[in-house]
Amino acid sequence: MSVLTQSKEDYLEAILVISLEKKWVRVSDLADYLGVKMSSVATGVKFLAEKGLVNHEKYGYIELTREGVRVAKQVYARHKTLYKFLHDFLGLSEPVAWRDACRMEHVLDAKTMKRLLKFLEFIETCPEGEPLWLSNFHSFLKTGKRPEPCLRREK
Amino acid sequence: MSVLTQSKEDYLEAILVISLEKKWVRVSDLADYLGVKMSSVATGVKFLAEKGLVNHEKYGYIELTREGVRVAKQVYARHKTLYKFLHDFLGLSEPVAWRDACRMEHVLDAKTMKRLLKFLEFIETCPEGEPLWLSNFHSFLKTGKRPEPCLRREK
DNA sequence: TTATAATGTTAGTGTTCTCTAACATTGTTC
DNA sequence: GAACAATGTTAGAGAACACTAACATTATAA
Repeated sequence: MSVLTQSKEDYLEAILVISLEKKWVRVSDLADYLGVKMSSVATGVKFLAEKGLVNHEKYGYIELTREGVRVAKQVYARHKTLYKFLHDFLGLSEPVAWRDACRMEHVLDAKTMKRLLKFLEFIETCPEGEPLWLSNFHSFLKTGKRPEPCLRREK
Repeated sequence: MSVLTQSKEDYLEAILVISLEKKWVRVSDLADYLGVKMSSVATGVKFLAEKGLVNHEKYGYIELTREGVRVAKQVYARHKTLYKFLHDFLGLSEPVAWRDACRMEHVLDAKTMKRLLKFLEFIETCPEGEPLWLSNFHSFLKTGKRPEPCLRREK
């Protein structure tokens, strides 16, 4: 199994994301989405095609192979998890959260990703909805003050 | 003000960290610490010397300039914050937390770093010590089960 | 003090990735 | 369908970074 560089993972993810709403993905779409020139995309896509991760006929549309879909979905899942953490939990703005998530998604250890998922799960499985401490944290972000005394473990 | 690449920031931080316990920093120390060859260090240090961030005479010791110290401390501070989040909060092992922190420290937006700091502050300023929800989270990581019902905001 | 080991430097190579510039194909419009 | 615009490709350059190999200096030990 080939280990992809950050750039190549970005290409795959971008193809997946674009294809979620456009059905046809072209070199220009990728260039726009990723903020690079078409020539860069052409080179990158050529590489991915050689690796069997995308299908691409000259001057035609770009399509993920079955294996390409698999990899792209992994990357995208990491991206979404990180985005959720940065945006929903830390309250960062959408563009900052999205960009930082994109940068983190390629470098974090699998263990770290799992822990972040666990944390989000911990928050979301609160039986009574949003936990009090989380409300307090978001309030703390806004006002700089703790709204109420926090509880601690009984000893 | 010159914007440094990730690699260059790593060199600066490493010089700072090593000098915290060795007083004299040499090319071989940096190579060991960073896991690269001495020739790579030589090239990097030369660059940093040209930028006025380190002093380095041929075959001699390496020293941060005043400006170099300033930058290195910034990087190191980010690293420690991220480490604290990954290790102390998420409970990741020391090596994984340290490495991921190193990778994150170069790519995160300043806003994201600030938020993470705020979050750690939120935890640490709990007047009664470790908050209950945090104990619960760490217990959740170990057992996979929520120890107690979580509280939510009164409506 | 001289041989050897350890350390450091320089030159040149390869990889990854982007870019510009020139050229090729496809689509659109009159 | 010819002219032009839009899109896509290829070639070549440059930045950043690490590496190997060869050479230079410094330290250590016989």
